Amino acid sequence: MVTDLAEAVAERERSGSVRWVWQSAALVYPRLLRCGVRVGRCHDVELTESLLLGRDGLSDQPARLAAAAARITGRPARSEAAPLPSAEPAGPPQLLFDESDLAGPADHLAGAVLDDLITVHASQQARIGADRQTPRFGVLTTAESAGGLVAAEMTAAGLPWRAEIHDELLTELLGPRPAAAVGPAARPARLAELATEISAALGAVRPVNLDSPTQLLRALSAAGIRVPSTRVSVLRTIDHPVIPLLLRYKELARLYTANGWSWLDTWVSGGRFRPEYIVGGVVSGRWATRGGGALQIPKVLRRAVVADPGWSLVVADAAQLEPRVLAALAGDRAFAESAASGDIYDAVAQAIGAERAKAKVGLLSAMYGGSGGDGGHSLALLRRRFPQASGFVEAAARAGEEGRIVRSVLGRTCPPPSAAWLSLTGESGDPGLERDPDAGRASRARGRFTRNFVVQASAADWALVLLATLRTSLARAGEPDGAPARADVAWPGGRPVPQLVFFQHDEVVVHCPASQADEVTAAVDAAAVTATRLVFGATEVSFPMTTAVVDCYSDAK
DNA sequence: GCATTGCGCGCG
DNA sequence: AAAGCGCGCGCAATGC
Repeated sequence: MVTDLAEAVAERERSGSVRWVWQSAALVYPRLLRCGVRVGRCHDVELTESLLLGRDGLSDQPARLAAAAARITGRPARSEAAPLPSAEPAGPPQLLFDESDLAGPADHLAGAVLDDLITVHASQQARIGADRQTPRFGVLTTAESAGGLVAAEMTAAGLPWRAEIHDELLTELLGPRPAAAVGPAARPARLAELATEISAALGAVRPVNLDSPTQLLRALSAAGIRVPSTRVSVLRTIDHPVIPLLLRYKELARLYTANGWSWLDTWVSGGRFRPEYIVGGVVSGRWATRGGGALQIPKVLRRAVVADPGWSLVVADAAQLEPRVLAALAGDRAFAESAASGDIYDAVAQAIGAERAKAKVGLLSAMYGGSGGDGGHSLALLRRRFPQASGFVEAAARAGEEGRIVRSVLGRTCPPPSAAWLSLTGESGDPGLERDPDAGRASRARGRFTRNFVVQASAADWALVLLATLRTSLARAGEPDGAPARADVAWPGGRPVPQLVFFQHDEVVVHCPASQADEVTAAVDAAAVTATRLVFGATEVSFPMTTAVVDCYSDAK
């Protein structure tokens, strides 16, 4: 038993290699980070349980520690109604332990949690390796646990965000910030002007509420513009003087409502934007975020993301990740050759004798299940030229249509069909035999989902392993060569650590002392090579990173 | 009055 | 012939 958890953890970290086994990083780690303590490695029981349940077709079961323990012991689940001591400032180490701590004394609650941890951890270790169909599953659980650490660390670090630049941008585009929080004066001047012009151009007698699709549709119709919806892609096809105004209004209104001043007030403080990341929040293993729509930050706002003085942003994204993943997955020699280096769309275009743009659309159609429109012809060419790669996604689509499950390369598993889906499709297992058109639609929709899942989820596997690898190498980054040291980003030794501050599916942003930018860039490239080996083993396919070292996020690419 | 659903759009 | 994948969030409309 210790009295200062954070100090005890820090001491243990200093003493050498340790892997903490804990209920979840989301529960435990933010508190440690607030105390300035980072850990190197962990086994995240709840993230792991979630992966195992999905793999074993039990994703309807809860992944919480107590529930997992109850499944193993057959005893009723310990109540977790009372919030675990994560809310306390610094309680005893009941939420985490490593093997050498097991003999120590513990109080009643700590003992119960500890028992559950021991039980579930042992079970998970056994289960991880027990399924021959998912041989790399251990890589996935390790990376997912590391992802939990990265997520908490990124929230703690925050994305550097200059509120005054954001404010200037809004003022420039929308006019001054409206004084009133509500009422007619609430709308910024530029939006009000546009609304007036639009109503006039439509010849409307009364002002139209442009934020109401129903009203707008009616007003358009009255002006002789008949469209199935008011979405931008539809309006763009219409030739009418009101359309450019309407498109501009939509663009600015979106900025105002989604990322305007109230967003700024709510989500940015102390020069940082701190979203909460949800590891594995998407079925494909992609992350989600809670609050602030962090994964949908509009590109114009990247101007407000600026490195601290003397620091840089290293912005790195995996070029053309998904088609490369397909190439590595499918074992198609010809396709892998096209993805071996350079621009994959160029190479594919050359291989099938089409323009690059057509080849790209065709390839995306193959992965998304679309007809391709213009890419339809390319799609046919792709099938002929790359039969194995096409066959791979087609097989995934067929599995989905027939109600079967598919998995990512590391074994992340898609959800089974819902009861509603099963009853609708009648479990016939043959989409060709459907009578009910809804059944056919549902079947094909699931086919598109599983077709995309194998690629998107495997890409998420790769990105997660990259992130985990990069995190470890950044923690070991060399001396900063006189860069301004900051206590809040130093390991206990006092050396500044480059910080991961953003992760968006196939892109990472590292905030580091400018002198370390080259080192970080090299670490990113090395992490991509390592991720490729860990996820795909030996493959001809390359996964190049496009990296920019910038002061401002908007200067990247 | 509060919760849910649908539309629309930002990101990948 | 028609359909393309995955999200989060804000607003308006609808349901209770």
